[in-house]
Amino acid sequence: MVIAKIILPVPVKSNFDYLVPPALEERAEVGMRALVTFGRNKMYTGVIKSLREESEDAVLRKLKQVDDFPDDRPVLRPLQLQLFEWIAYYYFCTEGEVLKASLPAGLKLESEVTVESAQVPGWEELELTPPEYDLLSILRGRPWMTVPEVGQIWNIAGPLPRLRNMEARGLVRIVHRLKDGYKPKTEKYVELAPEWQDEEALHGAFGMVGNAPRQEEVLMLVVESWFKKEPLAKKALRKRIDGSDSGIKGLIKKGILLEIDVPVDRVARLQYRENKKDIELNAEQVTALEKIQASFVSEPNRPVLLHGVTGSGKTHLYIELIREALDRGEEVLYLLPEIALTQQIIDKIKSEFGEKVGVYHSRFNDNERVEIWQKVLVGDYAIVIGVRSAIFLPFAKLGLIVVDEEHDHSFKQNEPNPRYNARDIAVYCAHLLACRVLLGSATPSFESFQNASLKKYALATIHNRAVKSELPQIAIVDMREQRKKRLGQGHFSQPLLDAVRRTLERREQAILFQNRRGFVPWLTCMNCGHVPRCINCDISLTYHKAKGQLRCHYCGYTDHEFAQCEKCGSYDLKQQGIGTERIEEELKALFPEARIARMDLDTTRSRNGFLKLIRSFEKHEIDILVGTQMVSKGLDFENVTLVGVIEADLMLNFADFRAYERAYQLLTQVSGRAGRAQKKGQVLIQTFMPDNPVLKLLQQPYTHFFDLEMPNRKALDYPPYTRVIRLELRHKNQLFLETQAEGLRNILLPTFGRTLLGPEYPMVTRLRNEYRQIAMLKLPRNASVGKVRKVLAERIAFYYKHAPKKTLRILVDVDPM
DNA sequence: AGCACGCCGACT
DNA sequence: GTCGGCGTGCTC
Repeated sequence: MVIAKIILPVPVKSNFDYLVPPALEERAEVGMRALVTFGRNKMYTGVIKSLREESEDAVLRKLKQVDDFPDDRPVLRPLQLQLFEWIAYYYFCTEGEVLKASLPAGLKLESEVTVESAQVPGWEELELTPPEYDLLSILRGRPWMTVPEVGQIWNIAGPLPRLRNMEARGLVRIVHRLKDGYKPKTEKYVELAPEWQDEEALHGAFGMVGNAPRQEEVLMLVVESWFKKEPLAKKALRKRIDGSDSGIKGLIKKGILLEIDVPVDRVARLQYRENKKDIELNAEQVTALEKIQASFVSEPNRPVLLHGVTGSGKTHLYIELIREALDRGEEVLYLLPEIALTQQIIDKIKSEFGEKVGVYHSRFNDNERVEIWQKVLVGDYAIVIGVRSAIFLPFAKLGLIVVDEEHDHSFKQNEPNPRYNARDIAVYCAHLLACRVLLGSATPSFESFQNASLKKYALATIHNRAVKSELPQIAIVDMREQRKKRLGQGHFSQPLLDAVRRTLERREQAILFQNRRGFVPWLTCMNCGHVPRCINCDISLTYHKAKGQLRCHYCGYTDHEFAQCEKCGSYDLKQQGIGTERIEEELKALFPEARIARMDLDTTRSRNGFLKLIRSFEKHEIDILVGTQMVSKGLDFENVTLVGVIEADLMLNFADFRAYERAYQLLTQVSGRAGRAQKKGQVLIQTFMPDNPVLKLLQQPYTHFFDLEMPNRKALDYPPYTRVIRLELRHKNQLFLETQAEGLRNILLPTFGRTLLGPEYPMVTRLRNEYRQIAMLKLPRNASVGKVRKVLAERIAFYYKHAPKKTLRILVDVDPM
């Protein structure tokens, strides 16, 4: 008998064996999806990890059977399964969790438990509890409902036992139904029925039309397209007659026409734009390109870091390298931080490579993602531009991975497992898939730059901007002085006000950056000092004026705004801090004639919200764009000559060892938006701490900042000198959490000693009604991952074995960001 | 994850 | 007394 080892998309530690029924044996293949029941009756889509023969009866008896293979080919390639294994191992999670993160939902069919009425005649007369009566009444009006839905009507958490009771009495049936998965979108076409497809027969057809001029008209058009062998969409046909269906319907009724459903590509085919001009690389770019090429030739598996200042034309080099890969017949993956934010780069690559380009992105609906997955599988795309999850796509002959803005935090997945970093997986792919990996950034992560310094990566550098524009002039505005001299208005210093005014006068555009959304981050009652807080989290509620709401930015809890203090009833509520909404409002009052728009999470929720803003900014329908870090990435507009940073201190005061690195990256990034063409750019940074080293070094080469900050990392044993594993402990009972955290510390201490930090409370001690503490292991860079992993897993298991309860949640995050 | 089984408190 | 809550362990 053939046994399949199957990875299931659930967080269980091991994989499970299933029997492949003889009828399906022929089709079984590694990497194929398999529909199986797991647990009581629930169906899942797993993936075959391996196949083997087994004849031992004792083993076979224990196994369930595979229900079906829904596809006729694998959805994952063998090397990907190997990659999964490594990811699960490195990031401390299960292969099932990796599978879950990688497959688009449409490929993960699951069953759900539903109930339907058993249609017992005269059930109304039987002895029923009121809830049972209610349920059966509702089921008169609809064929079935899901168990959670029943739970809602009955207002209880687990209705299944009661439903089983009802089933036993013959009142209902419990049925497992597969949820709807991916459905290809179809369009209706009409064609001549086969028996009419010859000239003789057609005469007869026209005869049958009789005196129905509509039908005759339709038939003429259909015949015309049959002659030309062109498919005819029903929609197009309708348009060419009078827009009505009647003629078409009549012919279908008579059996002369057939209506058929034809799948259409949901992923719109990209038009090949003929505006590509041959890019002239300048001398510095050529040198960098040649260095990359040489490294790829001599050591193909060694990643290359391309460090080029903002506006240095890194994209042009990527395009060259992509072209070379395509010429070799290889596929290319281009990873971007957050696709919506870099539409311009997508446009550039699409205009270069046309319809060979696919875009894989979290804002796409799932059907579209399934379609891209399937196209990659059959090799329809030569290039895919995508966000972090695109690293899982099933490429056959991946030759090059470009990780653009490699320092960006959105490559790291933080919340559900696997907590992976797509950039680091890409680097691993260099070895596993023997593909070339290029990391690019204007402000490389310390990890990558260190790797380049240690020659683990090759390094190519571009020091100057590509176009003749200089890097923008950066000026630091001392807000202490502004306050003292009573200069400026609201949160705007005098220099920033003047600069905005001049920009408007010159009909140029400005970007103002404030890394906080909402109106104000908190309110304080000036009578009793009360601050409205989230009921689920230990954090103040942000006031959103436009929506009239107080909102928690951690859990999404909202409350209506109020004029009076909830505690003491005072009307004297002070608005504290600055959010983008407030900047927008002040700006509108100061420059009533200017066209001002805001770009943050709140204004770009909708699928196209972001794009619309960008397009209208591009067309200069907006003079000033106020935004969060969304405005810092990828925007490339010639007419932007002013960038203002409202409150730089926010980033500098962040309690994190990476705060300076992040602030430097963000400020460099946002400054880079100014003066990208011939016009000279200006950057104004408002701060109360003008002597901060980060601000002082912004104008200087990146290496100066790197050299200044690295000793601090070394002194405190932080990355890149160490590798961090973060343990987050969560429990809803604070006291229990504290005692268990102490207990866990004592268990870890003998093994990890001084490398262990904490556990201790982070800034936000309670999140979604759970208290949490964080511990960190700062391991030597050269420590064996395998060994650490093994020991840590063993220590955690030891903790659970002796813990009074097993309810403490321990979340492991490797290389947190 | 999702489910069943078993042990406890607070109610018709 | 039972209902349903939570904690624990198992799923090929």
